[in-house]
Amino acid sequence: MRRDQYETRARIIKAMAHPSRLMMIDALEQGEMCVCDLQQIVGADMSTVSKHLAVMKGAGLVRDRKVGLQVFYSLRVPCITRIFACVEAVIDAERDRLMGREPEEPACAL
Amino acid sequence: MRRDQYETRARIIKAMAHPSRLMMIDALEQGEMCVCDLQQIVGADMSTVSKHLAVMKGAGLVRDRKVGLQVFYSLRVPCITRIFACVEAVIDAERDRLMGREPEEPACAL
DNA sequence: GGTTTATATGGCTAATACGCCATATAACCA
DNA sequence: TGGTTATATGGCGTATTAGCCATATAAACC
Repeated sequence: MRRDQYETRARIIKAMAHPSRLMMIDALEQGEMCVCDLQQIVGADMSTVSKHLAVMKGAGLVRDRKVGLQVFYSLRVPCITRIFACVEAVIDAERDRLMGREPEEPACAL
Repeated sequence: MRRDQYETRARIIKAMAHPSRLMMIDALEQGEMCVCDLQQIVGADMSTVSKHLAVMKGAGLVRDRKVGLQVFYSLRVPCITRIFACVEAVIDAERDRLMGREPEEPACAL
C-alpha cells in the first residue's frame, strides 16, 4: 500500500480526533441536526462548532443541507460510528492492564 | 455520555491520526516487529519512529517487549485494524461524490 | 574495563490546530 | 428597504505536534 493512501486515511481519522467532533458524530447517528442543535450538545462557541463541522465536511464525514436559515448536517457514511466499538476495546484493554490483568488475547466487541 | 469519555476516545483516535502511525499499525497486524523493522517500513528517522511508538504506547494501542538490544512492538488490541474498513467506506463515498454519484444510503463494508 | 548496537530522550524550530472575538453572508420578515 | 436570525469566515494568540540533530541509556560483546 502506498504512502499517500495512508495520508488519505490519516486525514479522515484526524477529522474525528477531537472530543467535540466525536460528540457531534455520536449525536448525528440519530439523524440530521442543525448547527444550533449541535452547538447545544457540545456547548462551545458558535464559530468553533462551525469550524469543527467544516473540518468534518472537508474530510467527507458529513454532508450539509440548507433549509431556510438553518443548515442541517448528517453523517455521509453512518457506519463510521462502528469505529467507536474498536476504540472502546482499546479502552477496556487499557483498564484491564492498569488493574494488573493483562489478557494474552484481548476480547474484541466486533 | 460524559465529555471526558469523548476525550478518552479522542486521545486514542488522535494516536492513530498520522500516516506513519497508520503504516505501523497496518504492519503490526502481521505480528510483532522490532523498531528497526518499523523504521524500514515508514522510512523516517529512528528518533521519529521511536516517538511515534511512544505516542501509540501511551494511548494503549501497542505493547512493547524487550529482547536483548531490540524492542518488539505488537498491537495490544489487534482488532483495531477493523477501523480501516470504516475509513475506506468514507473514502469510497467521497470518490463517488466527486464523480457525481451521490448514493442515498452509502454502502458499508462492515 | 571499553566498544558497538538498538532504542529512547531532550532540545530546537516550523507547522498545524484550537478557541474566542469580531465581522461577513444569506435567508427570512416587516 | 431595513432588521433579525442562523451560520460562516478572518484574524489573532496560544497550545500542540512533527521532524531532525545530538546525546543518553542499556544490553551485548571484546
